[in-house]
Amino acid sequence: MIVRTRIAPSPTGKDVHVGSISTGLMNYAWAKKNGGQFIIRIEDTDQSRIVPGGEKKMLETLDAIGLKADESPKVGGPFAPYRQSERLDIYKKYALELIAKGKAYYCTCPPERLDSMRKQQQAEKKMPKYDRQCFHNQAEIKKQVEAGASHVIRLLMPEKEIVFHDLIRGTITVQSNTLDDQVLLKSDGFPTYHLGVVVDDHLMEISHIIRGEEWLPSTPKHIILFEAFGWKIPEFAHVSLLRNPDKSKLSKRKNPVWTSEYLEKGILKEALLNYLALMGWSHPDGKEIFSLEEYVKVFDLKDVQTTAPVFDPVKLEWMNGEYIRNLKFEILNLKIQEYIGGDYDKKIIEKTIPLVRERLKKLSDYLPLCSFIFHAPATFEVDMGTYKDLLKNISDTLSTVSDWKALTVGEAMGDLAKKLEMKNSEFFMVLRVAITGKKISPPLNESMELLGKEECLRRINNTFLASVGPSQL
RNA sequence: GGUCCCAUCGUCUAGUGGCCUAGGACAUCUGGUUUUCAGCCAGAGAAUCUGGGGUUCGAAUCCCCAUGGGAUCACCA
Repeated sequence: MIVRTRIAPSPTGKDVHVGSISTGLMNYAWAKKNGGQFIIRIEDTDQSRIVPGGEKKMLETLDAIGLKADESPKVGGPFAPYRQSERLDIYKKYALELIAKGKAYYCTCPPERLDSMRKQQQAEKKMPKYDRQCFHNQAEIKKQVEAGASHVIRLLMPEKEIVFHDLIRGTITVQSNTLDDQVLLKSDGFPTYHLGVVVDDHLMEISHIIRGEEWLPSTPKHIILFEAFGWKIPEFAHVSLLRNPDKSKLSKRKNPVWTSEYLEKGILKEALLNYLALMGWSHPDGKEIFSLEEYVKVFDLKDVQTTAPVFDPVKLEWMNGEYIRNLKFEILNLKIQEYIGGDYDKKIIEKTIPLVRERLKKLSDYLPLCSFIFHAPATFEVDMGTYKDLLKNISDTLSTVSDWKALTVGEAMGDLAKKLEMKNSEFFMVLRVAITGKKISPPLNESMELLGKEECLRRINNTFLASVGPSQL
């Protein structure tokens, strides 16, 4: 069997949800591990909810993160089109086929009737379910439809027990009488999700449907549909949903959910993927850091956990820090240049890398840490006014340093501190703030070497005048 | 409410009947390195394996019930 998997995002958000990346990753890995194909299909059948630009952004993000599709709206493929809105004829044809087979029927009930019926059923604490009024009048309804009445096509849910095997959750049994006569084709001619997935997954020869847990309750409907068409039923694997700390499903109110938000913060795609891989699955050797290639090799659906994991941004950042520290010098240099944009001297950026690479958890940490290199500080976290004499002393000593290197500067300053009988911690704190404006900074001596003698002296001398800022210490 | 799914340190997890007086990682705390922060190194605390019944010589692991959490019940996906 050729393994073909897919993700089927719908462009109802402005970008790909990290949860989709999580299941996408498993789909990708499963296909690649088995030498199969990974497909992206856009499910844009709800016209009212489409977010302009959403699809484009999604496809871009998927590309950026490295989940390369073998077939998609972008790259095409043997089963094109891969966008459901371009496949309307297909769904209609199959919906009609079901009618012909007596497994579906026309329904002309107006939304108002369905609404009030549902409300009443809910009030009676019964399961909301269509009452089949149109089914019982099918001959009459058919005439209305032929005369052009607005209508939908509903599945005639057979009475039976549905048993299926989920690759992650095992055997699941559902009684079909708890299921509604699902609408398959909407009055606007678009299919509902249920018709769309089943038809496309069959036509596109998807072998494994790996998707979020939220689809578990509707899987029996899909199975009924596959059976109604007489099609082979694919394998199912339902993955647990990512959660907020309060265990509700990951939502933008409580967490960034759009994938590009993480990328824009300077989370490396490798780190994001690695972290997501660890949600509901663990490496057989207990490894925490591993590449996509390795993941593909060792991933197995049967090892996926059923418990829903809480998404922990703190651990993600730790992992991102690990990735940053393990990056080759030139690569990190490039990534930082790319991240902060063209307004900064590349030569200088390059020199700052060794000073900051261990201090970065994400690329966005760079500028807050290093901006003092590019611009003299305007504010000081310690009141420089109280250290006038000391600063003068420092300035005088520094101007005698001829070979301006981190080592020599450090020695000169260490000697001065000793001579003044000051504790290193206090002495260097004053100097640090004078140079960087902050009490926390990259290594001082190295920073001073980078800045150069002239600039350092200028900054120290200037603090005599502009000694402002939140005074603490 | 009906249906379905789930349940090990704060969090991610290992664990598939004896190796578990439950292991690792993040986070937390302590100490070391030190001119700040970070990093690195060493160490600590942290789970009566949700509860109760079974099965078994033996259960975190199997079964049942309870409880808790979640998902889902649209002409949304």
